[in-house]
Amino acid sequence: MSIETKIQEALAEINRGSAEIIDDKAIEKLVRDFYENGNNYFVKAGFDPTAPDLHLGHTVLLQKLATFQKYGGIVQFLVGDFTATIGDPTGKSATRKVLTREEIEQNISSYTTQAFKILDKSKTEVVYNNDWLGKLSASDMINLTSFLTVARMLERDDFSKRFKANIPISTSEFTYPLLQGYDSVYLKSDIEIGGTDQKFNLLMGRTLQKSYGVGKQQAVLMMPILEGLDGVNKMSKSLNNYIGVTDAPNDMFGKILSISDELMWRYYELLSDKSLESIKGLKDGVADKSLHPKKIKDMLAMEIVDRFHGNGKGGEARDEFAKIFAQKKIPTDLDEYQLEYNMGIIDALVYCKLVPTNSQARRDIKAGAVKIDQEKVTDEKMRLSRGEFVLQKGKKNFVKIIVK
RNA sequence: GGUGGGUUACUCAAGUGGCCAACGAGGGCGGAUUGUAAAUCCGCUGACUACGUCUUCGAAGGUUCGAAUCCUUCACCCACCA
Repeated sequence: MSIETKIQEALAEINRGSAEIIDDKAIEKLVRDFYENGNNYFVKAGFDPTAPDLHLGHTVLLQKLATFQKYGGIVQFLVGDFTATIGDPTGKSATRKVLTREEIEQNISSYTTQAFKILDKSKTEVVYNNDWLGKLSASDMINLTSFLTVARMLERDDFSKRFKANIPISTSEFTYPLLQGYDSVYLKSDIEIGGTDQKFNLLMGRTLQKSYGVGKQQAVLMMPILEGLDGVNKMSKSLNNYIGVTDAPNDMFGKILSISDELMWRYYELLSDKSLESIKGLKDGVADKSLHPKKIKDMLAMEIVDRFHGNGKGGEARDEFAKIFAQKKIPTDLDEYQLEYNMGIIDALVYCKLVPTNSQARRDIKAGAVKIDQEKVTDEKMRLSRGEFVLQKGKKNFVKIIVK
């Protein structure tokens, strides 16, 4: 294969799934330089160490970084610890808790362990922006702010919308894009990638690199925001519509299967390793009814479970799933709880964490959602007899109880 | 700093002295149906020692037999003016 073909292939892979690329010529140049002269380049991406758990939304970005690593990119895995220690003032989350140094350390280590399931560790530099931002003096800060006008700041969609809608904008929020841009100055990044919602901040890196005379301006690649399980909001932990990379295989499988058919294609595009052509083939198959959508969703779920839990785990999860839902059997691995003989059913439900409160337990019993060994419980005053049972709430929640 | 408006449950949003644990919508949970999809239909959605009791309507006091509703102070937010 000629170098030219390789370069074109690399560029196609880099481009895949991206929402927008600014200065694709620059990217081409970097990749070309890698293939022709073996020179590497820096790809920066920022991560917020406040939430220690990665979900699939984060992996969209990580996968893109991994792609760059294949084609000569050295990843600058930027940990935004400076921001985390002073707290993010964004709009309504103004009271967000400020993390201690230890908490941040802990989050970061759990974060990077997860990230290295996707990233090549040997081509990744983990950097902390507190190392340089923490040293900026007041005059450095003022110098930094002098490069941008308020009018420019208000160009940011988020800001202008809030400004028009009379939603408060704290002055300190203006400094965030500046600091993020300054990171690119300090790191001399060649490319920065982020979500589309980050566009303004990503571009700030270009602007400031020019202002500070870095000698280059980073290219910017934006990935679309992955929708969560509801298909509407972005995937996030706080909305509880996420699939965590550490979710158990069965949970992961189940969650993916519960997404809508429409969203499934989105996930294929952004998360699957399948080529674009084969995805198109699947789509056509569903359109002409030669393929059942459920089947396609199974495949996606298996692929993702395999990625995070190891080959073969996806298939196991599928079989387990079929057992539970198609054949209405009980799952194999259940949490076990030891209970006292004669305990009331309501207490048992709360104790096993199937419901948060007694009131909720009563409601669920009334609604016919509670079952013991597949047998519907109708009397909320019922007491447990001795033995081993499977206690169930709704379709998805099972525990094993051992009554002594 | 001045003037005016606002703060109700997960969110939006009714309620201006008793009929208020608080209308409605969204969300969530559960049931039927299904492919744990979509769509549709139905029920539930403060807590508890549960035909009763307790705690909620920004916070603290007060008036009243009785307050989310009236009064006082405080906090926060918004608009206009400076």
